[in-house]
Amino acid sequence: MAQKVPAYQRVKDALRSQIDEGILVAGARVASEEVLAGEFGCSRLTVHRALRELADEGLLVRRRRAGTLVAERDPSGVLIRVPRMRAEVEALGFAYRYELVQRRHAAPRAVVADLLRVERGARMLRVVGRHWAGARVFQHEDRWINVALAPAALAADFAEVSANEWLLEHVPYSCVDHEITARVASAREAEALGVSEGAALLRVRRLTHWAARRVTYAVLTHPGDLFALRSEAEGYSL
Amino acid sequence: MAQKVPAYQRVKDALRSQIDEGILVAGARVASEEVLAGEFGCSRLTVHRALRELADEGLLVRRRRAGTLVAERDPSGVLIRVPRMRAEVEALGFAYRYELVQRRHAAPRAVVADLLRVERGARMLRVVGRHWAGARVFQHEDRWINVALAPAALAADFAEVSANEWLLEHVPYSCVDHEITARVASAREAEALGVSEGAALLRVRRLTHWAARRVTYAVLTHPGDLFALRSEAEGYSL
DNA sequence: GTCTCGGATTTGTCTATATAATTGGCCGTG
DNA sequence: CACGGCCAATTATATAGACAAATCCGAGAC
Repeated sequence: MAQKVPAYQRVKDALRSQIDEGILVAGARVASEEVLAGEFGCSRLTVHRALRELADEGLLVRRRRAGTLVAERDPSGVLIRVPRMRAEVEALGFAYRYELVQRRHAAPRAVVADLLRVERGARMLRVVGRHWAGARVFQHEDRWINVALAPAALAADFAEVSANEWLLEHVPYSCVDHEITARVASAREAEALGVSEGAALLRVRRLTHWAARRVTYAVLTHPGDLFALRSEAEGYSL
Repeated sequence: MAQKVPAYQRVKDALRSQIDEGILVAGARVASEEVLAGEFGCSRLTVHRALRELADEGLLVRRRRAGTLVAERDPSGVLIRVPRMRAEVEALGFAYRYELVQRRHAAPRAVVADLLRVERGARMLRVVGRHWAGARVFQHEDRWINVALAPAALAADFAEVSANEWLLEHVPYSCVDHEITARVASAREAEALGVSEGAALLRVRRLTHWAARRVTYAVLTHPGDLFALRSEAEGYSL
């Protein structure tokens, strides 16, 4: 049974496919809202919504009086998805297991203290754990938690639930910064991840904020042969 | 001078900050559009727009009759930005330079032919180039172009403009898949990138579509000590 | 030519109103 | 209790009309 499609969606689809098919090329001018409303037999506001949403998606650029233009292909980048461990491991068909390696209340190194915006020497909570995919370590998680912002963490033992999951449940956050790099396993890292020294590692550094407050900083390390980050979404131009 | 803020934006800001501050927690019910319209002294459509946009951003979940709830922190992932080379290199303060290494019209290996959905043995265009940041190779780009979909590429020499940039200009696309992995440099890779054998490499595989058509497949390789992928956007939960 | 000003065009926001679609929950029946 | 049907709450979409804000462009001044 044919699903009813909203009018604004029909307008969006029509314009999007014209852009996709090259009928409307980058830089071309789109007809004004008023004209489109006539063509599609709907009100100006309906067309306005369609155009606004396409502009929000980055396909169009709109300026008063100048009209609506098809956006240039944006050179700034593409969006990639960073998965969560449990789901990722299970999607690959392995058994997921979390293992706590260390839980310590101590003062972090100066560089970490600065990242978390706490005084050097202040004691924070460090939680180190390993995420297993079957018989192999899938991710090594080394995390500092700012106990000033998450005092409840001192009462959690992190034996069953990873720090990552615990924080998701218990601490508000609004912003996460990531940095992804590749590196070669040192002897200690090789030991921790169960790979040979000199193997490739994919490392993600993650700093989680809540407004201006730095909640937690984590270094997440994966064996390079086991893990890949993938994009999933379609057609982002950002 | 105080900028005039639209009413729908004030509603969005108010709700967003209530969520950020924990006044509205995940799962909590937000007042109905009608009630909020009364509280904010605006029309229901204005509130509707605010709530709809917040729902599009993933902060709220809306269901008819059930009302509007604050979304659970979504465990599915985070968005990362993959930069473009020239801008990235220049942002780091290095001189950017592109160098063509190879340009060949030939049949790709079977695995690449399959990726591009062309017959095995069909001739495609292979363009290999290097992106330099000052005196170091920043990215090695090894690309196959589906000439059936981009015949104009056969006329381009790619000596000055990288295949990446040429394609952005000349070929429509609508969707890009990425896969990011870490690996250790083989002797040939070390040579190509000017790093020592065994160094860490960050490798991005990129497949670009246009509807069902596979336009181009590229393997982009970076020295792991020189390059990092970063997130920029704020507060995505996707 | 160049500069300034103002009108016209186009998008941005808002109100008021109406109708459709979805669905949680109540009620009644078996 | 289980199940189905109906009601009402709530969101989703749409229209018409109005005014605001930005800015392109041309007319006129100099």
